[in-house]
Amino acid sequence: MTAPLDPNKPAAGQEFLPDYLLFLLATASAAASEGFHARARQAGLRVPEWRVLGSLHDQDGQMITRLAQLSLMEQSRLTRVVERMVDRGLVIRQGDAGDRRRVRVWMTDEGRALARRVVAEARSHEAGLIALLGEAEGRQLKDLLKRLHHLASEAEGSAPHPALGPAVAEDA
Amino acid sequence: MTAPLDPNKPAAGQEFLPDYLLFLLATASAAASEGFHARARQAGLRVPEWRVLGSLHDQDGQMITRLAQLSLMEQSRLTRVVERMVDRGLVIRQGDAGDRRRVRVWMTDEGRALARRVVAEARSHEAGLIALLGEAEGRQLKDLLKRLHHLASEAEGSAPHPALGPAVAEDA
DNA sequence: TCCCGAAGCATGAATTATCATGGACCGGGC
DNA sequence: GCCCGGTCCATGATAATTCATGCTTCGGGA
Repeated sequence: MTAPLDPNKPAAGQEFLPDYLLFLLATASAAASEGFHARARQAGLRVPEWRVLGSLHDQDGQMITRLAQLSLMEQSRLTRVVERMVDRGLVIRQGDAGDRRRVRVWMTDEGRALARRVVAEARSHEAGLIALLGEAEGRQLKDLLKRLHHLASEAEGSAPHPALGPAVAEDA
Repeated sequence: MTAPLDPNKPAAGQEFLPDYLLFLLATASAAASEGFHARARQAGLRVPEWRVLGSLHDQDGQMITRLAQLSLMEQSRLTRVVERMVDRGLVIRQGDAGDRRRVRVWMTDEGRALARRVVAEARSHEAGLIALLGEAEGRQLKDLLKRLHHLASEAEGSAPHPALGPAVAEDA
């Protein structure tokens, strides 16, 4: 049962999107994240806030700029996200003693507790996805994504994502 | 040369982000896309507009709702993006004769020319990435992303992305 | 034929994000 | 010690985005 010829479609095999890497990355990311983001919202966290907490979970007390890179958003946006999180009592801001231009963000006890809870959910959600995909394929996919990230970043000349690039001494 | 123990970091191996699938997907997607999105902007297209043109390139005359899915944005946003593209003379809107609730979006000659140009750039940019990654790895990555997308979508109960899911008869 | 639920879009109001800019501060050269 | 360029963060104005809702149209059942 062949579909009738559609003059508005390019010749078969000439379709672009269904095998376009950037499209596949974006859609896979969206589809895979959707379920977890819903869970995060139920925990009272919007995506940007979750990302901040996730970053602070790995390393507390980071400066605004770095936190913005880690959380995949711009500095000015992060400033405002942090502001809301301060109001909610999830984090506090504290000037860096050694360099007073810097502002460091620390989790409160409540923030830390929430972070732990949601990170646990994230791990379990991830485990579910990888179970579907297969253990070996999951590993493979992650490694390919890391490689792609590195290759693309250095091709651009832009620095690799701080959580993925080579360790950088933040202080002297 | 081991870094000094940092009390604000979780125990080694307990770090979360650097091996978290959703994070890797988001960062790889961002890093890989960055370069091309810059090119698209030089061609006068913002990301949402590029996505619309890319979708129409594969199939012209789509309805608003489907175009929104294809272009990874919400319907109300797409309506406004299309509006701007109409003003710029890239597309036209046209009510569907058979079902007057529907509005179909068609490229103008100018839009089609631009689409072809930018799709060609996208292909070339993709080729560059895959050259870095390796032909076989590129293929592998794409296949894994497709599988992940499908598995995640059906796990959520949400429909797979229309460009990736099984063909659907749009009209009777 | 008349309803009724649902699909398809558009739109207003409120929230958010972006971009450029400015103020504070640091470190090195002189 | 004093500049100067650069880093770090905040903020104001503008533009984009979302969310809920309303209007129109469709299709099927009573």
